[in-house]
Amino acid sequence: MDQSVIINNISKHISLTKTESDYFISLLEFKKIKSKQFLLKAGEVCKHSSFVISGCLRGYSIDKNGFEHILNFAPQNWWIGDMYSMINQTPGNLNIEAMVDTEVLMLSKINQEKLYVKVPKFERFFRIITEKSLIAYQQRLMDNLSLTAQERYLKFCTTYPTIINSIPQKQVAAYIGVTPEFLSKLKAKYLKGH
Amino acid sequence: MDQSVIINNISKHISLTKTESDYFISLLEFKKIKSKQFLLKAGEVCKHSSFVISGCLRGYSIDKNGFEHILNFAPQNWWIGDMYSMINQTPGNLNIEAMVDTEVLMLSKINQEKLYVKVPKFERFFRIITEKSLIAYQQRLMDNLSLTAQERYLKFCTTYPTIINSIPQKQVAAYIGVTPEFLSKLKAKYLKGH
DNA sequence: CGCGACGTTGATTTGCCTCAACGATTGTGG
DNA sequence: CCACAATCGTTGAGGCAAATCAACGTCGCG
Repeated sequence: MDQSVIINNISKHISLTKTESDYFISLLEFKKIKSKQFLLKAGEVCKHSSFVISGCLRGYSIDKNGFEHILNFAPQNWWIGDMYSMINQTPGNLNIEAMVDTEVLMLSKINQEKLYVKVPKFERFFRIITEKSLIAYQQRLMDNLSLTAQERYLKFCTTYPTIINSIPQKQVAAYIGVTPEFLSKLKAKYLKGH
Repeated sequence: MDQSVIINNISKHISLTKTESDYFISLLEFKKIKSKQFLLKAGEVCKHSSFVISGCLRGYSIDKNGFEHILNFAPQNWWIGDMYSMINQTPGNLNIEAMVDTEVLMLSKINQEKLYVKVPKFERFFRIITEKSLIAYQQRLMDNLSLTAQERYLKFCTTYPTIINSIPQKQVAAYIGVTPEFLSKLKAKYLKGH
């Protein structure tokens, strides 16, 4: 297993000495998740942030009518976790599930706090990626308020060209906020209009 | 003008020495904004994070059909800014406008970076409030995907009981994502059903 | 092979929008 | 302090985007 992936990723935002990166790596836990297995289930308390080494995860919750809504995808080099549950250390309602066989490096909340104390630079790192994540959610929220389903679908295609063809269409629907049937019709109509 | 408000607020998350808080305060710029005046306009580059001392701001953007969509409200003790524009130092599409006469303390991006260098604890502070903000947007996004307009309205009432009665109803509509007319009808129907 | 998950298509319904008209409220200048 | 305009909230008629429900074909996988 190759930890250089995660170090390269972090090095884009902060610079680490060998000692620091070794220490960081010593806090991580490696885990393999088979396709359709769960990293976290609704009702559990989230105790880890996870960095995807290979494969892809999805975070979703299930509403009172039994419908899934996808909060986020985590392909290679992305962090994922249930932030709400993590911060409050209280049960969340997010499911995190592997879409294909996936490998992650997990950083426990406890180790994360240790890390902040010992290498404060990591406060900076997580601040920066949290800010970027925040921007993405703000953007997506505004898109949901102002765009039609058609527009949101097209935007999804251009924003995530790599994953659009590797996931079931019904999960795209659960992400952009329409029923699978309607997305199917959208595509049909769009193709007709060339 | 009383800076203790902002220091009290920050002290909830990190502890500061007198020297540190004095330094922090020295980086702030005080500003009064009259009702309906702008702190930031779409197309401008956002150069400050602003902390509301008194009054209330709203952040919104205007879609291609001319409709306003409210991203956030910033009552007393809240931070506001155009995170997208701030991070990228590129023009944003957010308007930040005073809903009533408002007083803010502004921290410029430049001073914020200085602050991080001189008092790294502030990385922690902003990481924490960014995380909380992220959680709120995630929650709101999922609500928009899974709740009806009626439910979103009721949730808004319970989540923001203080501001619900102090703002025009059309702005509530622009926040929860319905037209003002429809919100009016929702309320009428709900009152009938007791 | 046969089952179950997925995608498609059609008929129907519904939640929400559009447009228009009309009071109520606010605020502003004379 | 009043008159007027502007903004806001309400109500109704009609329309459209998207959901619902159901049927059916297809594909990947055990």
